[in-house]
Amino acid sequence: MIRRSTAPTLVDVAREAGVSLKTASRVLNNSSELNPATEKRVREAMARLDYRPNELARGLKARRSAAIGMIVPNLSDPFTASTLQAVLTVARARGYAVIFTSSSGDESLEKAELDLLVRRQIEGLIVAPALGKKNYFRSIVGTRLPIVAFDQFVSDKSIDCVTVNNREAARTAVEHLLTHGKKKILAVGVRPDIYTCVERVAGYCEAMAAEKLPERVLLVEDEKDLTPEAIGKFFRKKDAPDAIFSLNWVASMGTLRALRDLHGFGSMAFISFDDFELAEMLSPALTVVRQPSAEMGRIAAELLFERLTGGRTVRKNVVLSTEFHIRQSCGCS
Amino acid sequence: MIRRSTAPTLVDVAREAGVSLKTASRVLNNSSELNPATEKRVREAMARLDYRPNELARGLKARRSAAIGMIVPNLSDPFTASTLQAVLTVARARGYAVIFTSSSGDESLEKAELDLLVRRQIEGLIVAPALGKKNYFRSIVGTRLPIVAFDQFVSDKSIDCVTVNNREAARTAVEHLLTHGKKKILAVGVRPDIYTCVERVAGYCEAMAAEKLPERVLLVEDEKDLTPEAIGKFFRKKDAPDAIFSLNWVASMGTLRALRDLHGFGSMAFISFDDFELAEMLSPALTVVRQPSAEMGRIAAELLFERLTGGRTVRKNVVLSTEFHIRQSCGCS
DNA sequence: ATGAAAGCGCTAACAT
DNA sequence: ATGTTAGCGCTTTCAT
Repeated sequence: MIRRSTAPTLVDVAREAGVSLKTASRVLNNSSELNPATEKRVREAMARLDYRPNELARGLKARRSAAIGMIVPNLSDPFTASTLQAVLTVARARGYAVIFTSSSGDESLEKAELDLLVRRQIEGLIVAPALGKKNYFRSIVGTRLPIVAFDQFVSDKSIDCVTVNNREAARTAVEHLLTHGKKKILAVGVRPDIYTCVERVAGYCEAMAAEKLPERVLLVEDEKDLTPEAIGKFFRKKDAPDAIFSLNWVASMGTLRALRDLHGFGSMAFISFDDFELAEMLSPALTVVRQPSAEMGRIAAELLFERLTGGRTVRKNVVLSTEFHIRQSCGCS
Repeated sequence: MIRRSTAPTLVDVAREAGVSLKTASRVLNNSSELNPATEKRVREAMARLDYRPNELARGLKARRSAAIGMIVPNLSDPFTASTLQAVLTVARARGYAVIFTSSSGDESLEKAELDLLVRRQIEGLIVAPALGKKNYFRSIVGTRLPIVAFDQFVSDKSIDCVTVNNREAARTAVEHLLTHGKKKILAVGVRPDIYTCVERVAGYCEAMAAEKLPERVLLVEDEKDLTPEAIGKFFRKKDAPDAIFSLNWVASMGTLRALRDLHGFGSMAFISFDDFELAEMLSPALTVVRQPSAEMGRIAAELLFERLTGGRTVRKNVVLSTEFHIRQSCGCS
């Protein structure tokens, strides 16, 4: 048997099976109008040649890349990893590949990645937007590409959204601190512009305002600005906070690290928006607002495929509920 | 202007610019032999039409998909996320997309994913193999596809490898526990068959054997088998362990959770293979073996591109060093 | 139920 | 420096 330098094509399969190209193609696409005997011959030929269809060629002709794109701002966040895993699972079940990229929260990078994904003929996009300010997706991808945004609500009526009840959950968490008699609650967040941060701050403010308490907010542009100095500044005043509400995982990590350096964790009430492995192992065990991250990923993917299969044209805006996990750091024994 | 139902092609660009298709193609590929004025006209036409090259078509003709595949067994592990991020960064710089999938540590899933990636004409593969037993990659992907394995060494001489000094690092960690006078050290691991687990257990055994101490090993097939009962069994014997060496992040999480339920953490020496956020926040702060995960991802990607650009044909086997981070849980104050 | 021919959007000889 | 022609591997009319 002659070793070909290039992989076998459908033409090779057809020749091997003694049928026409079209018939081989029909087998590949599981066409119904086929003589079972013919089909068997073709399948045997495929197996014999170890034939793999070239998805690029299929996609080119059929205008169907069988790929979706996914863009997230921050991969280190366990929330993101969980979401991605869920998306992969749904996509696999549908026979779709996921072209995955990270924007690092950088708008220009996000735009560049978006452009590349479009060139690669993705059929749909799942995105956790890098910025909350305004939405430029449609100007880059055109009007035809189905898009699902998660984590962040976008106002564009052509984009499905999967978010959680950020504001309400934040308010509930802060109210819980208030019931423990805390009055000087500091909210700590990263990237003040993004949707989730804005919403959670709003929830915090609502709770504080209801008790006519002054707001204390520390919002930094970048994770690395969440230094012990930045946090410590609040504690060197004589009117130091008696509780901290951190607005996401990144903020929690930074704040906890800073508190450790300041020897302040353990002596202060703390609630984290976002749960994570070992939150319960800290002393005291961390009280958290948990987002259903896998659920968000699954639903985002399913919304996308609803559109891809043409089943739906009206926008869906799914808002999931968080769970408030009371452990000890809020002040509960 | 008439709204076309389909996206503009290079033919449209050529017509708009009043040049031939080939000239437009030359502009797209930054060919050198071009009249600057012509090039300008073409670029303007591209901009006017908002033209995006179809990468599927380019790849079909040029036999160059500009995509690599990446398969990992476990996405929730922060080690993996860090590696993926590094790979994405390198790939982006080269203009390559990453088609990412997770095998969930399942060999048959891994095979299926591999097959799909080949059909999508990936030009290279980065993989953290699901199993250590034997290597079947070449039988699925053929001999031509460059492959880099990371985390796990594979013997196939055509596959580059990026690993760490697992055995030595494990031995060093256990020796450190021994210097603290610990003699009844329990090694805890998940998935006994995989390469890293085997190597780390070997390092543990070397250190114990050097002191003529008996080995105590708890290896479970699945993460969920790392229950408080499974761990507790060792502590209900009268000859209970005085230290624990957990063999990776997953094992650390499971073991720490179990110890908390048993009220055993804090009273026992502990070293984790794999560092993670907040390891230093536990009480006592966790002593760990840290893998250079981002570095591993970066190097894996670079090795792959070395082969893709044709620069290298001999196999490289890169073994990176871990860092032993002594905090408190090992027994050091 | 099967086949012949055209062409998806692009690149690559081989012109000129 | 630019154009003509063919064809990547597949699907899709339109025949038969």
